[in-house]
Amino acid sequence: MAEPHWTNAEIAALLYRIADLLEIQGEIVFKVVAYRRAADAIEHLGRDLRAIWQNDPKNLRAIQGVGEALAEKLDELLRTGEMSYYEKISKGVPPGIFELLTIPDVGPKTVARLWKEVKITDVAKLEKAARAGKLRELKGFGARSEQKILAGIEAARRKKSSTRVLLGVAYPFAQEIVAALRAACGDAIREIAPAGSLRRMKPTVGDLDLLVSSDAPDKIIAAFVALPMVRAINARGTTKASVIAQNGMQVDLRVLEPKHWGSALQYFTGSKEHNVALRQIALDQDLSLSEWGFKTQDEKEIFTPTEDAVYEKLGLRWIPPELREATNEFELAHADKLPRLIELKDLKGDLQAHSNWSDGSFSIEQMAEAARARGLKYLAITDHSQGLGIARGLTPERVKQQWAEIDALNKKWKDFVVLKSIEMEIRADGSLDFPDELLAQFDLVTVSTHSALKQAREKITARVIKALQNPYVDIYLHPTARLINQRDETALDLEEVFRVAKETGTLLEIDGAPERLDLDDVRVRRAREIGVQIVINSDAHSPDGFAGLFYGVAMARRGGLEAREVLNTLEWKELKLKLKRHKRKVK
DNA sequence: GCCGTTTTCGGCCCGACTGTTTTCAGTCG
Repeated sequence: MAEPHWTNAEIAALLYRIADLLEIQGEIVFKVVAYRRAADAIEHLGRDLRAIWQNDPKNLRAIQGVGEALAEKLDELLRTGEMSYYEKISKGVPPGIFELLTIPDVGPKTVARLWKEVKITDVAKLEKAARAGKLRELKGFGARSEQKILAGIEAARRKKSSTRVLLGVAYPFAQEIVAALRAACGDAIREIAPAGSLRRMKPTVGDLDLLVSSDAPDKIIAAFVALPMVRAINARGTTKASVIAQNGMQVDLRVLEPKHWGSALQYFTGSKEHNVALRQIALDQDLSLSEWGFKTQDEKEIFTPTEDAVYEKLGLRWIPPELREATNEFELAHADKLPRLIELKDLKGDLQAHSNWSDGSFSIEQMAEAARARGLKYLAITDHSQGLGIARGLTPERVKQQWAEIDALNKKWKDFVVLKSIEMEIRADGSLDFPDELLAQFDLVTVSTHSALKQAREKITARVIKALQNPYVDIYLHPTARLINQRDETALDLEEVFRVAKETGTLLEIDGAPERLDLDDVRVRRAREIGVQIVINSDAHSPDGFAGLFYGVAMARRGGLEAREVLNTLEWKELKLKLKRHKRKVK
């Protein structure tokens, strides 16, 4: 029997757990941080750790944050499926301990004391003790600590049952709040911007962080808590406030003086890891950096009213928020080699959209007009094929009827073209819905999987590869098939798929539908390294759905892509020549 | 435990808040 397959996420989880254990056991913080750093690096590697290791175990050392000791432990894990160090340090540790750490204001020191001094080893026992007023018997604890812990337990429960909000929901909502606050405060607002993970365009957002610079903070705060979209006020101070909006999102507002704007915007945009690294760079130049600005060694303050100035002060180019995840952005900024990230306006066409011929709700003409109104030059109509019965998939007969409609429509515009395409289901055995003779007649063919998504790794990988090897298959859509907050990725071996995609000249998609965002930024990076060609599509099922292009571009930007690296920034005439079906004809 | 255009040893991000304390430890973002 093959050894269990440890995914990067699982390996990272193990390292995080070791870090928690070490912290509870009072190990020096630097060691704890080292484990967390390695865990984070592995989590965001973009390719299987196993594959790297299989190539040569020594390659583990090349991962940022993995040194001799960790490489050895990871090697053991990948060889045997177990890590004896973890077995050793977790021995005798009650499993409920880790959940205690998820309670706000309860950290490792507190957990260790609760466990050793009063044998509290899970949340239920802690709650009981707090309610009974037993915790105040501990040194350093009082009645208020008990209240705080009970509130924390509640908060942790709420958090567990809630999910992060899709970027596609949070982003327009942030725009709405910004507009409302501007309308209410007028000139009192000097600058306003959402910060945090929203500004970095992460696929999901927890809380919304809103930043305002103003000379009249009281006025801003008062207007903020009175906004119509506010359901409840959590906290309200002189320079910050926190509310729960009608849609359930928590919105935190901070108001600051204009002279702090640059450093504060930088700080609150994060990521945490990016900020830690940036502060280290500052220290190397004898500067201390915080949200308030810089301090020299003799405590002299240096203010940075723009974010640009923060980076410039450290000899770096301004780093776009989407790249601030502590991957390689500092190296690039230092060498003045930051990519000129792709922008929405660079896209000339959309290669995945649906009409009422399958599961869309609008006619081809309505979809085309909407795409044209957004400035696009071409749109591929990719209704589902018959294999996806639930989406009213097209039979070959209906495909022909659809083509007649498209031909008629295309007489309408001089500056726009609708492409005949299909989103063809890759069946469970890797066979396709249509014969090659039919596929050859489309302008382009896309494939994807919607069924049998639980197949084992080898099986689903072989299935997809078989489809990619078909000479008429041009694009592989939403490769991992994940639905954020709803459905996990398939077990697909993406590394292998990337390799085959490059070899066969099959394009891979960034599907910009907010619930998909697939490929995501980490995968985009890896695909790019391997040399796979990328397209960004909306997967629109309605005119509003073209917003997906914006979110797809966001993933591409997070993945560091420039316009020239995305094929649908080309005119259709040029793009056509890059499709494998055409290249083959040319040969 | 990691890492090195000042180091193979000695460093490793910063500030605010809280509750319990009389000067600070723990936690968080």
